[in-house]
Amino acid sequence: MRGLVAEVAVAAPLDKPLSYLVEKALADSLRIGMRVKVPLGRRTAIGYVIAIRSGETDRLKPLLEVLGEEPLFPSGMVELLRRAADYYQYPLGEVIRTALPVGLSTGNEASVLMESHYQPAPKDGEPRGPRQRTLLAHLRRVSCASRTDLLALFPGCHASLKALVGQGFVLEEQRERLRDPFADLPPVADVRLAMTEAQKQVFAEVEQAMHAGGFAPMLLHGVTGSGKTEIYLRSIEKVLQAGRQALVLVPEIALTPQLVSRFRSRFAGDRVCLAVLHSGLSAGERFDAWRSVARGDVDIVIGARSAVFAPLGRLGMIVVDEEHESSYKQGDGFRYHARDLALMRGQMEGALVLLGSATPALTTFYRARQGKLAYLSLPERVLDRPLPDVELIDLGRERPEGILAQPLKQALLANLERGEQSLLLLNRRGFAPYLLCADCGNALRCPHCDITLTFYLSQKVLRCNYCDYRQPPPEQCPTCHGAALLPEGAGTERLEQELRDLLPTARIARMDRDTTGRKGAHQSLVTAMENRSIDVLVGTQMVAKGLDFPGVTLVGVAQTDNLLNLPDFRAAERTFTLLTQVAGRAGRGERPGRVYVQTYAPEHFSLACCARHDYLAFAREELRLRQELGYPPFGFLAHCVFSGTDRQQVESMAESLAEGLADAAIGLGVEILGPAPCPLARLRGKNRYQILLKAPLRPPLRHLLAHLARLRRILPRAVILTVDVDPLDML
DNA sequence: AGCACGCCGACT
DNA sequence: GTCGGCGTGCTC
Repeated sequence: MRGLVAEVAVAAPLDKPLSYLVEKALADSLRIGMRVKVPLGRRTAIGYVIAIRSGETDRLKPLLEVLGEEPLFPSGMVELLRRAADYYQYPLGEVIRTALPVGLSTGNEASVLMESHYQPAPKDGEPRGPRQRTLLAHLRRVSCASRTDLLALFPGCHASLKALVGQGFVLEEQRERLRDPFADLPPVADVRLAMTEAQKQVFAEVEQAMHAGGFAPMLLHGVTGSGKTEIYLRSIEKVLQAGRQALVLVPEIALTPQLVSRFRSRFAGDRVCLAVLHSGLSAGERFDAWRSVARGDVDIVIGARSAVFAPLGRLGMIVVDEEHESSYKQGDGFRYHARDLALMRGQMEGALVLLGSATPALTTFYRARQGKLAYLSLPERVLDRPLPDVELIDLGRERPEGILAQPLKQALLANLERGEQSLLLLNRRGFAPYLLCADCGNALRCPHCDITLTFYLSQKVLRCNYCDYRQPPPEQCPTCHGAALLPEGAGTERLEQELRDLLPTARIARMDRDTTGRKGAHQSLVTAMENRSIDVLVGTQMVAKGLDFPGVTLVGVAQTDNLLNLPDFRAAERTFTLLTQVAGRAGRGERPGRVYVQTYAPEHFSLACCARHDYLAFAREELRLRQELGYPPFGFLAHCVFSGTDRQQVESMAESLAEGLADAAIGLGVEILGPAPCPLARLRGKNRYQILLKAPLRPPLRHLLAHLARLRRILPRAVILTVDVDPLDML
């Protein structure tokens, strides 16, 4: 028998899509991109329709149910999803499940929350009550407000509000409530600054590529404060004029409120609908936003990593802002890199792909140098603002008593006196990274992981930064029962304390995961910095990311060596990037900035190059080292981690698979390194072994990974293997 | 991933 | 004699 057949990628670790019979009743409504329920063995599973064809149906089971009325992604995206699954050696059904908004897996349409909104009615006169008058005056001023907002502004205003509605002064309307942390942001006035010569030139190249049409990958390498955002905005205008759509990827949307505001103020109007996809949305809201994109109601999508799969049907341009950011790489499950998929997608849809960064990933820079990406450069800041002076402080020579050395202390004092703002980076949370026994020298360690426990003074607790294990600080050393347990090393809490001693009159705030946990806490710190109600902001990496505080003229980096000395081939690159980014926070306003970097390795090239603002010199040296070792971009890596409770079992399974790989690798030119214990050999109670595959070319590596997928079947359930293609770190 | 089938140790 | 351990294999 022949009939209609649907190819379904089932959300299960299957290596192939399965075929199902489409019965008459479903034939009309079924389209590619829909979610369906299918029988699988003796249970049912969720899957995604990736093709519909006619063919032999004899041995096929029928598709059970079509979920939802409309496709979740356009059929044009199937190819992208397929290639992504192939590239990362991950089951297609799982890839699609990851690509779609969360909360879909179990089933139902999202619930829509309704909320009352109030508008002043076209009725003259004034109500009697004074509270009603105030309320009405407010509503006339803002023209519309939600019940929640009104209650926040005028506590206990229910009665007055009801009265106003009853008298016909105010109209009440039920609307869908779309909770959106950015809706409340003070709208940034859309200042359309004249472009600098360099900006004009770059923009002209973008326009030219746009006219030429087709896939055009470009790297926009622009120093911090050089006006990359303006290039994005103008390019997107052009794309929209040409009747196509734009996708903007940002590293972490919660950390880039300023960029979102600028897009809002330029585009969000009646003409252009802009959707923001981010983790702050509830499952339902995210689904709603997704659905309106899928229906074609939206022309610009801004979102984090997963937005690379946004179901836009007429994509003309993808912007990847801060393309070097590691948050573009998904850390578990389907470990894709959104920037790389953006390039893949741009190629398939004939779109422009603009990768922007002040510190491009070395792999990206190398591609540009090879001519695979157009290289656009903005070497200077806008408005003739200079890049800050960067001074390296040699800690080996200065030997500070606390965390801060004399030159940085003096600079902080002087900056406070001038009434200018300072930013301090210390890449460690808590008070101290170790609690050390003064007698036996042992540090307290996590019982589940291979690391020391971080001491948090504010909460009087020892905590594992990996598995979140907590315990109160013990009275005595668990090893030798000595009584002197001393906090060793520096974290942001300790730095904050030292600053309060140094600058007793200053308004000091701390920004790290511990102070920004609550919703809106990050934003209120940003606002406080913008209002200049903070003099010194201390924080972890977070303070280096994408923020624009014109009042900051001094940036200090408390230590660099912990980052530089990580056992990772990217340590130098990460150090250079972080320091350059944080240095870029200084002097963005009218007053020039200065930067002090404390280090034990002032001669290290990544620091020396950062101090000279010399990305090219850094890249040259780092590329030379990478080439020697065959690391990216001169080789391609896949990182395989075996983990399980029984250390011996994990080790022996890793060994068997390594042997199997070695047999298959004969003549392929793929190096198999290991198995060896992971640098973090124990994590969350699991023992971990790794194998690193390294190849000068991609195809043999992919071939070997396909073989690994087959070998995987010999693993017992107790040993879990995760494969990371193009790993960013290998801890 | 589930969920079966299947072949070896301690229990009523 | 069975209940159940988790190794192995399949799912249109």
